[in-house]
Amino acid sequence: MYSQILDHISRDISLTPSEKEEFTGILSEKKILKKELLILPGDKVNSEYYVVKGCLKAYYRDHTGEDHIIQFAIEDWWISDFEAFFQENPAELYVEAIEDSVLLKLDKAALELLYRRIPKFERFFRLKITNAFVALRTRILSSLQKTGKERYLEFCRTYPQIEKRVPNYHIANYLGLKPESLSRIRKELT
Amino acid sequence: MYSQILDHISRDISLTPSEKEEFTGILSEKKILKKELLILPGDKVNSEYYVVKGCLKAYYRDHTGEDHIIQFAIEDWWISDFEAFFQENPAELYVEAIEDSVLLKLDKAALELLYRRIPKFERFFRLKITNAFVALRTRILSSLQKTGKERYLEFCRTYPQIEKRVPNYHIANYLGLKPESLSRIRKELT
DNA sequence: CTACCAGCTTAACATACATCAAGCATTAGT
DNA sequence: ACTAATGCTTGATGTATGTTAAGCTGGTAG
Repeated sequence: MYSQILDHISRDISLTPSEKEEFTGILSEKKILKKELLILPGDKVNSEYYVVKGCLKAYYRDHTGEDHIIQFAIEDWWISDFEAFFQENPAELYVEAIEDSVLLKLDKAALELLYRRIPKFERFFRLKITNAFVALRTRILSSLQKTGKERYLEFCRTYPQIEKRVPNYHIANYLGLKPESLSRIRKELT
Repeated sequence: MYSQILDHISRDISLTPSEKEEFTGILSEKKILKKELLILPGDKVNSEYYVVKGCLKAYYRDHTGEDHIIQFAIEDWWISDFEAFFQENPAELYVEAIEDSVLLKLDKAALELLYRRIPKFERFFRLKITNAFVALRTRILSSLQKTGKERYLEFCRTYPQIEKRVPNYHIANYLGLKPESLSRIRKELT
């Protein structure tokens, strides 16, 4: 049941059996169906979620009512409204299942306690956020410097599993394009 | 000499006198003149820098030879090629002084040791990177969803000190615009 | 004082992408 | 099997921004 997430963590830090037990002790399973919302704006975000199985998106709805996908998450990824989670603000994002999904919920308060007891975990999550930070930096460069076509090709290279799995209009949205534009771009590429 | 950075850190974690001493013991002062480079691509990045006084930019030069500013830094900010610093890759960015500047250099190896001895510092830097992460997320949303005018206004609101201090063509570059376009935008606003 | 140069502006034209509107598959529900 | 919904494509037109080229201003070096 927990072997997947323990493997995932063991890629960055090594844990004794009792530390593993202590960690899995603060997790709880959460199932969510396609189109259901895990988080919506205004929520207090006490948890982040590890994806055991499935696919989700986190998106922001702007004042004109348009949605902007910030992040996808598939197996082995973490998802939440991290801004709200870290800074303890009300959520600004929706997090929604694109497929029926199985998640492990990790509670902030329990995580803070875990940091005190086993500082290695602070390290693990610092590494995770650091990687996320680097990925965001890359994405900013792309969005400022590259054309839609270049961004699409980069996306296909970086996240081939996601490109195969989610509808094109989601990818277009993530890339900051309209579906019609992505369609034309894809046409040029064939 | 170190009171500025100690105040800065004390906003997030509280330190005993001996912890302060231990921290300042691993810092070293670095002065850099306008137009000098602190980091350039290919460098091994062993340090991050706290800005005591001055103004710098971190930028990426793409394959076409165009520069893209990732980050400005003024007093009380941290700057480096964080991707290179965290992941121990060769630098991909230039970091250059826009004004004569005084920095405090913090060495990665010493910082790792400090983390072991005083885990509070791991907390401090996790908080810093988290804030940076949130700022990047906001910037991505802006770059994907907003017009140049909106991004410029947002920049002026968020970083008024920087807007006053650096040439417009730097700001245009940061916003992903050409100086001519920013000029048009500014004209419309008057 | 003069000449230069950095920083900013302006104008004419080009281009990538958005918008609007429609149509066409494929899949899923009844 | 029929219908509706979903996802994708296409065409005509509009708009924001890029490109190119030039000129203006204020400060600074000689």
